[in-house]
Amino acid sequence: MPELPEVETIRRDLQQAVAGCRIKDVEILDPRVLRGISSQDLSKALAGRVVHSIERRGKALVFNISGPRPFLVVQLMMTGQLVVASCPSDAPAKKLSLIFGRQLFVHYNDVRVFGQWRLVRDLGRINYFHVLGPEPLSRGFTPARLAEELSRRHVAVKAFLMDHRRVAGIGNIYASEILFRAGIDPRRRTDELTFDEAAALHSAVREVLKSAVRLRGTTMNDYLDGRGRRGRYMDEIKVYKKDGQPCPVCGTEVERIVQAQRSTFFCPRCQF
DNA sequence: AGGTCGACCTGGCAGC
DNA sequence: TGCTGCCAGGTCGACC
Repeated sequence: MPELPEVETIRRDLQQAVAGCRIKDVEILDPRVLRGISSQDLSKALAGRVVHSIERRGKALVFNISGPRPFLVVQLMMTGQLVVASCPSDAPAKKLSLIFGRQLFVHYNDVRVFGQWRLVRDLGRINYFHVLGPEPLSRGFTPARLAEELSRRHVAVKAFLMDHRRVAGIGNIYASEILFRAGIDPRRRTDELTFDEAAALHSAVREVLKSAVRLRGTTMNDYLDGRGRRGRYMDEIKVYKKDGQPCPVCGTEVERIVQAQRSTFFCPRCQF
């Protein structure tokens, strides 16, 4: 489900709504979302704790809370939603709610139940954070660093972009959109890209993600932001799920191919 | 090392 | 209408 822009949008909404607030209670309807902790233990550990802040790393949200296990880590995976609300919810997909008060709730909905909640003392215990690559909107993500990393790998550039060990936070929608913006064929091998192509890719990564953050993400199906609203980047999508439709630049039909069991969409004329 | 596949789950939709 | 098969925004581990 959500990729970097969607998770970042949710993070900002949560930060605004519950940073500094105390968790009064936790309601767990489906313990399958919990990892490494029981419902009872999670409820006990969270009740009475203050949420200091909410951060994002890749596609994971980290609630910094008071207490001996100060990191509540939530991965939304495909269909997870975190929605701030002023009343209880009986949504069928609801799996868990954080209750901050009579009129402040954070509801977690997840139709496919792939999402994962963890409570840890040390973020280093979570492998995802160990291997996570650079944040593409950070200063450390430079054209030179990307070019270097591309040259060291021998995979299709689409697979590279979606590998969170190489660049954090990019998923299937934005990988296609970024490669369209950069004018690069998704099947090209990373080690055969020129420095100029790497630089174009670097710009495309940042432009697409920044623009998507500004528009509060993309809603294809399930994604809702922290206020329960749809993302507006949907209107900016150029190729994702547009197979058979004309390329917005040249009019050639957008094609769909399968790479690593995932759909890739691209313009065979603009991308080479 | 890179690719492919299955597993984790449920629901929507196209086609018959 | 009802069935079947395919598709879906993520991640991990096994295997060739």
